Amino acid sequence: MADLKANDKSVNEKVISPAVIKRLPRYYRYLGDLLRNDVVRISSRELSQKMNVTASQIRQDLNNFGGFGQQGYGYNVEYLYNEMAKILGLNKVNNIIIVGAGNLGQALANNSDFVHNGFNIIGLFDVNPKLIGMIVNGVEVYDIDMLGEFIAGHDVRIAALTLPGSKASKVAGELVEMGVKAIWNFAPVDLRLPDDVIIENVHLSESIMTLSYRIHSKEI
Amino acid sequence: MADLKANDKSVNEKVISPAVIKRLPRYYRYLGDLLRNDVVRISSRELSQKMNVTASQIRQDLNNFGGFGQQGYGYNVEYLYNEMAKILGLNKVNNIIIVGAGNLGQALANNSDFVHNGFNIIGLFDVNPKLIGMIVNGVEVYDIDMLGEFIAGHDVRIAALTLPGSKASKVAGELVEMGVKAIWNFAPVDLRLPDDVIIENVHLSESIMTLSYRIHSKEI
DNA sequence: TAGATTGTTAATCGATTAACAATC
DNA sequence: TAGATTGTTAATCGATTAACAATC
Repeated sequence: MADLKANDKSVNEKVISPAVIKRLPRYYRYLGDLLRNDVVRISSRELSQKMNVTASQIRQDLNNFGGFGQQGYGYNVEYLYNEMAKILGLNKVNNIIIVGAGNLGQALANNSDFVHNGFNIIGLFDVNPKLIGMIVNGVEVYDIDMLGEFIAGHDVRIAALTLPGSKASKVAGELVEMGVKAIWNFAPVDLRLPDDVIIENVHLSESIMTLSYRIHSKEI
Repeated sequence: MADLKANDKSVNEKVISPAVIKRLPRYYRYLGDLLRNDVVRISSRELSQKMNVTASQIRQDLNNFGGFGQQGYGYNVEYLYNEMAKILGLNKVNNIIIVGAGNLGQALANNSDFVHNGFNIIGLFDVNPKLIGMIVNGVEVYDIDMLGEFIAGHDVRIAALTLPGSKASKVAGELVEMGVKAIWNFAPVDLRLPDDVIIENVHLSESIMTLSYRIHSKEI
């Protein structure tokens, strides 16, 4: 009982709550907007008014990662923006492959926001012979049979899954076998993968149903 | 002080927490899967194991809307599925227009999941003359100048916004002027609209950044 | 009836907000 | 220095889980 209990994480690595993590990209977006508008410094109170959150929450959130501000001054926008980029891993190589080159996969490949934030889409994959060989926004569509070879030859840790739900689970398992560390899942299924695999879901059907609920519950 | 404090909502209309609302579509999806697999009844405990949540949470969530189960039996899958559809408003007409007929707009128009859940996409709109007149999955692309006329002539309460962030705020305001009640926003901006307008955001850049954070924070 | 499982209250846990001493 | 604003602790609020009486 004299021992401290064993930790998965190293001693100084604080666990950040999911609620905080989800807010980080929004801070980053607002800081980028401020920077482009040549705003040099901002207080938590000013930022809270722009973002429609409390100043307390902003200070609490940021202080999970360090003291980026200065009493009596506030936060330097450019400095905080760059620190946020580091926290979010945007200063690292972030190559992405897209598995499923249908409409949604192509839409992602064409989305300029990702590239602007340092994400590189380096390959699309599909089973459909009509799509294979196509170039989408400068990126080639490969035969899905080439996945293993491609991943072995490139630094790919993130795969976007934009294929039918019926195929998603099987392909996700294969991707993980091949070395993929994170799945950005657009298929309407819950993937069951090893605990160390990161899964980020974008469930469009669930999103529109939430909207539908809110419309119809108002009218009762 | 003898008076009850005034309520916005009518007396028997319970306010449901956002956390609960966000979980409803997932229950609906699991119930649909069970139904297609001919499962007749299910207990909160069994369902909790499938969904990887607590049985307590399921019972609490459902009891916000009524007592759908029976002691000693559990829940009838078909009945609960149909009740969930009503709660989510899927038994009502849900026409959607898509403003922005680029890759993402077309991907939404081609997504069969929405149609399966009773959402009807009845028009796409764009400024690009090359897209106007095109038919996407049986739906025509109209000139964005036709928006007002189209909305006046159809029962459209939901508009998906799939256009560049620079145009989203202006168009959203116009849509609301024209009578749209809910915006499904895919543009990377926070829309400022009257309080009674429902906004559901799908921020893809924020989603991929959250994933990036989780990959890189593991490695430190 | 006995067993199973709900509906619901109470307890716990986590996240947000408020407050203020520290400090630039 | 005086004023402003952070970083951080304490208080509050809300959401989740546990427990169990009600009941099929």
